[in-house]
Amino acid sequence: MVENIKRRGPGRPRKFDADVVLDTVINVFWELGYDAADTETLARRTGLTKPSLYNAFGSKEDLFVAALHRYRQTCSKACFDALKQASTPLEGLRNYYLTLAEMVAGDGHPTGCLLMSVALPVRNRLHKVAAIFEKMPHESHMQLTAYFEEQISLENLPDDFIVPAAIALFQDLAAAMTMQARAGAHLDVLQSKAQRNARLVMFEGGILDGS
Amino acid sequence: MVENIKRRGPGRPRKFDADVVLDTVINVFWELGYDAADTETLARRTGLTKPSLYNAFGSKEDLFVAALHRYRQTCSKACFDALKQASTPLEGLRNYYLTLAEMVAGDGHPTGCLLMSVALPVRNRLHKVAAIFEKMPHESHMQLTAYFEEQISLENLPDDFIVPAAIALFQDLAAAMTMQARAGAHLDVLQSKAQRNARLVMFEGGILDGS
DNA sequence: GTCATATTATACCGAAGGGTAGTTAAATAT
DNA sequence: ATATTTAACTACCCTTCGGTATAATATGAC
Repeated sequence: MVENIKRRGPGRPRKFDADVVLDTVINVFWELGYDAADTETLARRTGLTKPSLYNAFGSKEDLFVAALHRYRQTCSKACFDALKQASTPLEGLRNYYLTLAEMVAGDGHPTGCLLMSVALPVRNRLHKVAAIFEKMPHESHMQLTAYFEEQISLENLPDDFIVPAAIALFQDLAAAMTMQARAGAHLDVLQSKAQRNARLVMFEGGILDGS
Repeated sequence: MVENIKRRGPGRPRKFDADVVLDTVINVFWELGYDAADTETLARRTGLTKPSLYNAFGSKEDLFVAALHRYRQTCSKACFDALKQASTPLEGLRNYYLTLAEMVAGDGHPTGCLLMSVALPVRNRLHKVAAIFEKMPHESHMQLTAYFEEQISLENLPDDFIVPAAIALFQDLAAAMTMQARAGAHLDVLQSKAQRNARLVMFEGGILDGS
């Protein structure tokens, strides 16, 4: 875990902000993949030297794990926030998928999802990455269950809404979007899928019309 | 392209069958990923020496591309055959997804899909791999269009069946299954998704009941 | 100022990995 | 038989890459 607390003890102070560095590191891994993102490129793109990177983060694997954590705190969270900010489930789902579409196929950053397209392929080799994938599905499932159950209690969804089925399809369709973006799908294609996906998740939960 | 024709000209004959070697190569790449599958491991697992591999296939990238082509000719084709052998679209879709489930989460081979989980992550770096991904979606789309239109002409589907929408969802759900398998989903989970996915594709095509 | 501590910069190491030279072996062609 | 062609094996080369030793520099504590 990276120390984000700004210490003010003795010693020469850092010339960089760890989170700013991690944002650049995210982009390098995201663009090149884990193996092709060599430490020299990481150092050059962050503006740091290799020893500075290693002093701050430990190893390439640790640096990658730190980047993954920050990616979840920023990118993944942004999608989930888009879901919760809407006033209805259908609108929320559409907002989620639209935000996801921008995240995986928008301008200003590499395509696809860092977790699905970069971290998952090295999960078998890097134990610390595997550990992230242990906890992640459960956490995601809990959050979504809480969301749907809240919507039921708000009477935005019927009592008999099939939450597990909706969540399963929700995640499947999100995964498909990230992979298609990595395979080269354009933003507008994914944006239209956002509409379709939201409707399908509602259907799978038991809402037969398009409400 | 690998020469499969069994020449009978001068020179010492091969002690191996290129397709048998490729099946092993597929498994090594499938299990370890492109980068972690080093040439020494590939040589050891195939029972060949490195110079033999290089003489037969050219380079690591060429070997990978040859393995991808064979993977499509065998594994991908098996799924598509399962679709076409059924007597109704719903059953065909279910058979496809069940075969896919076995392919990505069954025993006897690594998990996930070689194309989605191994080839796609290196597409940005390996131009010959990128070329495969150029043609693949179009070919797949053509095959599926032909299938659905034949089912319409056989009156197993109504005239107003929305073929493009069904195909899009069909592919999305297949992609999701491959990724979940790579992420560790068990076979039985994917098998139950096969049923659900078949039903959803029919729905998306315009079939409102479960026929 | 001086010491202790932490960061930065240069230059480098050792291992691993893709690929190959050079030689030996096994077939066909004549 | 001999030459020719192609494959196989040993041993090796060279680059790349993750990681680091060493020295210099910048701060806080006293």
